Amino acid sequence: MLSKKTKYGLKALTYLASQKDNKPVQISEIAKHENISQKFLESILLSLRKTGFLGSKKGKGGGYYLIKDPKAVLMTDVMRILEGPIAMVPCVSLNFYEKCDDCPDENTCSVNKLMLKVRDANLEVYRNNTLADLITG
Amino acid sequence: MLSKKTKYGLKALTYLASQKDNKPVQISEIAKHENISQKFLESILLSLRKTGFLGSKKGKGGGYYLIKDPKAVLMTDVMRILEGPIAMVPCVSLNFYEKCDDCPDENTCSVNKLMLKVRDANLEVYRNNTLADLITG
DNA sequence: TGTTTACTCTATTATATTGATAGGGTAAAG
DNA sequence: CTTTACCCTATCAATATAATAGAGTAAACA
Repeated sequence: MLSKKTKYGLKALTYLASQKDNKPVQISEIAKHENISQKFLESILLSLRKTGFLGSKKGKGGGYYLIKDPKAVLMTDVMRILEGPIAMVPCVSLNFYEKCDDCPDENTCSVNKLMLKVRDANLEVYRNNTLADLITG
Repeated sequence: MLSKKTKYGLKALTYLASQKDNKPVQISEIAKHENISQKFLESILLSLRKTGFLGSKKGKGGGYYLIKDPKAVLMTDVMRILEGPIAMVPCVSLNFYEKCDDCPDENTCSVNKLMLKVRDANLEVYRNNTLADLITG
């Protein structure tokens, strides 16, 4: 299940990407337009700023704005920040690898075998989609 | 994240599928061999029985056994029983469709757009893998 | 310089789900 | 009729998610 955090984050990014200019947009405007709890959105945008996707400006006329060209924002990166690992089990994760504590041998593990294929399929999608591709119309 | 339930369920199914004959196997044997809490596994196997994947036999010499040929057990079906919907949002789910309460229009929703592609990629994997494909060696 | 605006950060809370455990019940074998 | 092993319900701790509250701080602008 996709978390609300990721859902809201994607919507906010898309909203910013679909602006005509790249002027700062207030949190309140995004929250209202996308039906998101403003306070919750605040923390999401903050984490997107800290990870280099967004810039922010304080004071009057302030808000959040995209740092990069939407075409240069890969879904792999966005998903890893918002949702966490793309893999469904840590033992097939590229960026968050961890051995499963209960599994004696990954090479003979059926779950590992299946989830490796799932990971690759998902990576294929996320690698081939950028923020620009999410904009509709 | 893949739930332990699904993980254990897949391991148990694979264990049964890799038996030489199709004689009943005791829960305790599966649990021990796969490092699974026996009681937890009980409930998982029970749900797999109720959904037509497994048969069971009580009393001495009893246990669980596969109903179908492993080649005929599609991962789509197994995953839906164990893990639930394959889609990450209900609005792109084939078998568990539901409208998102916060989203006014699916056609212009960026999350919908992306998750549709993700769903298709995952379905492709699950449709092309059977229980027989999970057996290693 | 001072007031307003709007982002920043920490803390708290409600809710749901997951994973595990306990214990008694029941059908079947032998 | 006793043993075996599945069947079923209930409970509980731990964790993660989602939302909310409130005080703090930097910048704009008059």
